[in-house]
Amino acid sequence: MAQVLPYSSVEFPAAALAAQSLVTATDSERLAQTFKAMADPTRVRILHALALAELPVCELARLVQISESAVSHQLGLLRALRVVRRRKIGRHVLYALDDDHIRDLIDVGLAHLAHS
Amino acid sequence: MAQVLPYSSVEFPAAALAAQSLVTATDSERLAQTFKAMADPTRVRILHALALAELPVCELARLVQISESAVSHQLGLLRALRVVRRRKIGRHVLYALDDDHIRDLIDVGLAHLAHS
DNA sequence: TCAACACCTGAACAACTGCTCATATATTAG
DNA sequence: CTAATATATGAGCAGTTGTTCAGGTGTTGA
Repeated sequence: MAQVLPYSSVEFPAAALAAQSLVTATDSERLAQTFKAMADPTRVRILHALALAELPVCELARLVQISESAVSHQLGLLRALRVVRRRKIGRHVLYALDDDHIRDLIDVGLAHLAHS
Repeated sequence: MAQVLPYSSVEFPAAALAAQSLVTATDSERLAQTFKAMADPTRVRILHALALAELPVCELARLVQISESAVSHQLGLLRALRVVRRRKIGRHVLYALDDDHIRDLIDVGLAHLAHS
């Protein structure tokens, strides 16, 4: 599905090579979706907090300094993306990372922030 | 700037610990911005192509199957984020990755897509 | 010289985002 | 039981995004 049509360029042969190994449409969609989960400061903070500990909505709201409603909406989104999971404990709902990729991406991102 | 106010939770001591090492507001902004560069399928494809070779706008447009104008707009955005750099050769403008973090993040992302 | 090519850019527009507010349910402390 | 707490969710809204379209500049091949 990546490149059904043969691709060639007289001037830029590198383009033909790139065409061979370019990500498929499906993979670019999936990659973009994963990155989108972290493409917002609020979600970065939520996800980073969850990378440190399993936490209920109210604590996340206090940590990230945002309304519980806003946090709940973001968590709903992240849950739809299968990035976080939840379990109910009494009147709390504890959220945790459900995707180790996220933890890795945050780590890589933070590592780079450190020396740049 | 991360947590100016002391933070504590009786019920969830883990939250207090998380507060200690939670990303600062500035870092979460910067992280989100980096991820935002890859939070769109078109940009993923552009960046992945540029991770393989330095390419002009017209070739990128053919590779990702999108209008030259759209590519140019996206490249302008990526350049503003200092993710790509450009150099002019004749009537072509060659773009290349200007941020190794991006290459790494794509690699991590692709690696995870592979086994999931 | 000049038409074709390569690229850029602003306007416009629909689609999407991230928040607040109001309101709902469920659980528990008193 | 009742009030307070914890969470969820839909509507609404301002701001952002990604594209197309129309036009612009600069370069080059014939």
